[in-house]
Amino acid sequence: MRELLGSLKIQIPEQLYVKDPDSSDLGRKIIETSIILIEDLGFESFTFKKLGTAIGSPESTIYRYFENKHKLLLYLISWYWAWLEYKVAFATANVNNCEDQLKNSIRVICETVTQDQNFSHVNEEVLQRIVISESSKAFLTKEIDAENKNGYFKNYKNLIERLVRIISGISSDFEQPRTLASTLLEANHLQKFFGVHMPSITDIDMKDENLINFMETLTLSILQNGAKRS
Amino acid sequence: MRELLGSLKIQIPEQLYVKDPDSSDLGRKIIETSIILIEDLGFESFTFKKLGTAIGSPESTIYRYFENKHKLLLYLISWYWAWLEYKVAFATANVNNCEDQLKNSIRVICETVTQDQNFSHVNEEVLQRIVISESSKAFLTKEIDAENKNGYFKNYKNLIERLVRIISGISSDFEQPRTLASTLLEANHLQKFFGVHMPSITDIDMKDENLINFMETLTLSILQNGAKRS
DNA sequence: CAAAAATAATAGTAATACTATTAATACTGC
DNA sequence: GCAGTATTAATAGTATTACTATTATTTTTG
Repeated sequence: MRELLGSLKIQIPEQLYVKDPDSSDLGRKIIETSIILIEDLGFESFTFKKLGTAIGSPESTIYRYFENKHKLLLYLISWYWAWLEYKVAFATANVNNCEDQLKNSIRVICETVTQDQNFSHVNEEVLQRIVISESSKAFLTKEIDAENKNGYFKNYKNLIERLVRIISGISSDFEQPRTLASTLLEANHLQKFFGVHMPSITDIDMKDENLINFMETLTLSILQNGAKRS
Repeated sequence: MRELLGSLKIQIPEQLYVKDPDSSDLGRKIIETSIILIEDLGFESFTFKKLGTAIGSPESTIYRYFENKHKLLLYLISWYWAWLEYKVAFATANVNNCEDQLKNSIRVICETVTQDQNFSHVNEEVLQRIVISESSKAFLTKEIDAENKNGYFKNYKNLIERLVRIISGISSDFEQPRTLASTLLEANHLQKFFGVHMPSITDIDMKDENLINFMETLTLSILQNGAKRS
C-alpha cells in the first residue's frame, strides 16, 4: 500500500486549486499545516491568516494556491476520497467472492485510520477526523449545484461508483445500490461522530468492530431481503 | 393533528433563547422570517442584520431574543424535532403491531412536508428544507460537547428514544437500536439532499415512495436478520 | 398615570475574507 | 553568470460580519 501510493499521485480536480499545492514545498506545507489547524480549530475558526502565521508566510501567499478556505477544504476532502478509493481497490483486488469484496470494503471504509498508514505530507489520521466533522459542510451549501457541475465532487462519486459495482455484483436486481452506497459512507461518519460526542444516540463504542458489524449486517441484510421487497 | 398542536405548545430548551420568541409578536415574526431567510440565503449568508432589515427592526433587537445565529438555528431545528416527535406519536398511537408502528413512523419521518400541514407562524415545509440542508452544521462544531451537556439537543434525543422503543418492540435482541434510529433520521436528510443536488449518487427520485421504500426495507431487513448475526 | 419593560436608532469595535501593490528572492534558459 | 520570469514576502486597505453599548422612544402593566 505505502509503496504503491508512493509512486502513484492522488489526482485532485484542478478546478479546486489555483496552483497545485503538490508542486512546491510551500504548497505541501500549506496542506500539511492546514490539516492540523482545521482539526485543531474547527473549520469555522480556521482562517488563512492563522494558517499563514503557522507556516510563517503572509496570508496573501496562500491565496496563490487556493481561492478561499472552502476550496481548500474541498481539496482535502477530495484527497481523502481518492485515497480511500485506492484502499478499497486494493482491499478487493483478487477477491473473487462479491460478498467478501463488500465486507473488505466496509472494513476499509469504517476502520479508524492509524498513524502508521501515513505517507508523504498528508496525515491521514487527522484528515479522517476532518472528513468526519467537516465534510458535509463542503456540500451542504447554496453553491452545491454549480460546484457539482464543475466536477468538485468527482473523487467522491468515483468511490460511490466502485461500491455500487460491488453491491450490484452481489445482488443485480437490488434497485437502490447508489442509495445504499452513499448511505454507508455518510452514516459511517455520523456514527463515528456520535460515538464520541453524542453517545446516547448510538450504540457503537470506540472500537471499530461494533460499527463495522452494524454496517455489514445492515448491508448484507438489505441485499438478501431487498430484492424480494422492492 | 392541527387542532392538537394548536393547543399544545412545542417545548424548546430555554437555554437556546434569551427571551422566548413565542412570547411576543415580534418574537414570532423573528422565527417566521428567519425560516424564510435562512432557506433563501443559506445559513452562512444569513445574518441578523439582514433579518433585522426584513422585519423592519434593528439588529440589536434580535439579540434580545437570541444570543447569536447559531442558537437561532438550534432553536428552529429543535422546534422541528419536537414537531416531528408529535407526528410520530400520533402516527403510532393505537397501532398495536410494532412493525406497523415502525412503518408509520418511517413514513412520517420521510414524507416531504406539504404546506397544508402548517399551523401558527412556523412554515414547516420550509423548515424541513432548512433541517435537511443545515441541521448537521448545528452539531458538527467544536462546541458540541458543551452544548450537548447543556441540553441543546434534547428534542432530537427524545425522538430517537421514541424510535428506539419501537425498534426494540419488534426485535428486543437487536443490539443497535440507537445506531439504527439515528442512521434512519440522518440518512433521510442526506438522501433527500442528494436526490435534488447530486442525483448520481442516489437512486431516489422526487417522489417520497422511493425513499420510504428504501428506509422500510433497510430497517425491516436488519431487524429480521440482525439478531442472528450480531 | 407612573414605572418598568421592550423596542428603535445609532454608533462603535475587532475580526474576517478578501484584493492590491510593491519589494525581495529564487529559479530557468541561454 | 546573467537577464528575465515566476514566486514569495511585506504591507496596506476594504467591505462585511458578529457582535456590544448607549440613548431615545414607545408600549405594556400594575
